[in-house]
Amino acid sequence: MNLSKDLMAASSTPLVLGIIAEGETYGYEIVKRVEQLSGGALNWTDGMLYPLLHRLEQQGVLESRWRVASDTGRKRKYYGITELGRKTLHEQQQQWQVINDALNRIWHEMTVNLQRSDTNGCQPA
Amino acid sequence: MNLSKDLMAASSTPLVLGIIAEGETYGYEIVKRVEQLSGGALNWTDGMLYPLLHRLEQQGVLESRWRVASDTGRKRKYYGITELGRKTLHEQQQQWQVINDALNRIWHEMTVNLQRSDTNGCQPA
DNA sequence: CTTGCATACCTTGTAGCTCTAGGTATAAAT
DNA sequence: ATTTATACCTAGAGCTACAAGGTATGCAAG
Repeated sequence: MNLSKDLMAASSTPLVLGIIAEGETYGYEIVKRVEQLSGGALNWTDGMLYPLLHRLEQQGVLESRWRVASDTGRKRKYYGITELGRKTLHEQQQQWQVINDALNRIWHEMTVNLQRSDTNGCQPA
Repeated sequence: MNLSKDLMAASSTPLVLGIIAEGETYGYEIVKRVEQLSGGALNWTDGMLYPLLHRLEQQGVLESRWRVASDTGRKRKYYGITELGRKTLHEQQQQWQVINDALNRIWHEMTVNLQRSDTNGCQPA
């Protein structure tokens, strides 16, 4: 699925923070984790992830360190979440909830109105 | 509540489309409707709404016409949703669903992990 | 009649974002 | 020696939010 740019922007930060909050991980794996979490619907490129990781580190919600992977022997840049990061994530969860509630409310009303006009073509006087 | 800019951008289009899909309305009222729908949490400025309405009209998902209000006698620019608009709204609903599912999944796992480490400080070997 | 207020619309400019399209480098497998 | 998967990075075009400004009208109070 090709997300709108706006939705991409809004969801990328909470998704990344949530994934890293589960435990230290690195860029390449995050891309695949997102694909898995979305059931294949979300296909991130690394070109959009790395600038995001750098920005989040700059903001102090993530911190990184280079480490040699024990399994492959390759160098990777592992990211962990900071205290500020957890606080930020919590705030974003709440914001998401507010929007989601509002959207569900309006979409529910749309459906109700549709059903009314389906089953009752004319309004009572 | 002060939404992040990104979430603002992502939610404004589906909210506006949803509101207008219920029936023709105009800018000033949309701002108040959003406040009502969000239980006061969302406070849009008209300065961000009007450019959005113009953009959506340009894209062909909305159409507008000036009309004199029967109640106040003032001129207002009423917006209605087009067929393309309904299609777009439907797509955005689906996209929103995908993101929401992924976020809930990761957030649920975070909670589960938290509870595990609360009630069971050491992992089984 | 004029002052103030709510209604109702619009634009400019800055700052910040995504995402495409490139790039480098290494380990393992063929 | 070549390919594939892994793993990281950046430049720049194009787009957007939003604050801060502006115009205009109907109505009520004094």
